[in-house]
Amino acid sequence: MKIDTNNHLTLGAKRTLKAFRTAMFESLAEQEFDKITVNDICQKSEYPRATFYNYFDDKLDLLEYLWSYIGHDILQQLPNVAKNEDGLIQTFNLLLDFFHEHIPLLENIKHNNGADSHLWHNTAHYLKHEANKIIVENCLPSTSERIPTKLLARFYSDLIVVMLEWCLFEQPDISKDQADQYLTTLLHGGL
Amino acid sequence: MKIDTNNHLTLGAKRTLKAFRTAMFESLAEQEFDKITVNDICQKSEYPRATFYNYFDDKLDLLEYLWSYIGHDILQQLPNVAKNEDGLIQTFNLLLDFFHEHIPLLENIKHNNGADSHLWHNTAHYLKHEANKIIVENCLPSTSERIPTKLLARFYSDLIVVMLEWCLFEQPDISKDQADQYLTTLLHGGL
DNA sequence: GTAAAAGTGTCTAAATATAGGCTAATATAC
DNA sequence: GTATATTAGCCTATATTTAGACACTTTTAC
Repeated sequence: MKIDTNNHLTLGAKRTLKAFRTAMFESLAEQEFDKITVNDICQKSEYPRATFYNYFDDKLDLLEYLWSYIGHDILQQLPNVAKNEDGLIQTFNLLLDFFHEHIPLLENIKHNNGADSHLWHNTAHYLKHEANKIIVENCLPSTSERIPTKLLARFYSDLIVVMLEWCLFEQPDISKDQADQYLTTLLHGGL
Repeated sequence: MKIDTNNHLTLGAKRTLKAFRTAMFESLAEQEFDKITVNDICQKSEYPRATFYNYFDDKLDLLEYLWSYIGHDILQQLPNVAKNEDGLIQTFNLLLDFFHEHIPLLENIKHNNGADSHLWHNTAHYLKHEANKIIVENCLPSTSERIPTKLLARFYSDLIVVMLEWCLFEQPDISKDQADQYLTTLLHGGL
């Protein structure tokens, strides 16, 4: 990423980023990541290559930005009242819903080695990172004597991704209630 | 219109024009033209006002560009083989189909005085102009001893708009065949 | 009727996008 | 294998967009 999206962005920069995001997202539902070229992205987004390279180092850079953006965007929907265990379950549900709302994307990931693919590792990594931020902000006790809260947050965000992989790739016909129950059980030590 | 769309347009200019066209087109299906503001268009298209005024004098200017563009775009679909009377009927059908594919727009026009509204006059004027160009290029004998071909083209494009108004506003439940038959009859002097 | 709010159209320096050319690296074809 | 085409990054002068301010008009509210 050649710019800092935390700085103020002009309307034009926002439009440009949106166009590239959308183009990559749509492409991911159509063909595997390795087959997608920068030219494809530029054609779809109607921007010249020079503009692409004004913002991104390469298509992987765009992909990572996309997942960060999507993760942030999804988890922003988390209601402020969601605290502790409830917050974790809702975070997990938001992510699971997202993939169920984008079946072509999910099918494409599955079609390319699923949970073992580079694409999924990348996806999971950035979603986990965003989930971690949300958990730190919303779902943790401010202090704990038994364990560092940062470690707890890592444990939680990892757990969410484990459950996500399970529900998407291993047991795709699982019900929401069953999934939430598994998650709750694991949160309590898996007994 | 502050630029000449016949000149070469950069990718960026094409994107900008497309965004403003789309914003106006969508707005026309949502509210009456008089209520649409330049600010609305800019918000929808995600462009600042300054950019709007780089291209257009005002919202009417954009509206006129929109209809010219749409007219041209629709009538481009006319197959090359469409000549003479056949070409006229197909031109008419393309325009009629367009409105039937955009019911919310049509309803909005009807809701605001229909064929008597400024909006429709404007629409009809620019569509007629594009139809006229198509007719001159495709549907006329190259010369005629009985009448100037330009006059004939005017007569034809007027007739198409008359039929369009009839089918959209006066007899909206008319069948396509019946409409085409009326048009043919009028072409032969209305006997 | 008058005050506040919203809209219009213009302007400018700074930010950003653009065409297209360049080299090098990879595919694809035969 | 070698030729051909496609892609990746990078670069630069030029063109376009941008924020925000300005003066003015119109709409809305009460």
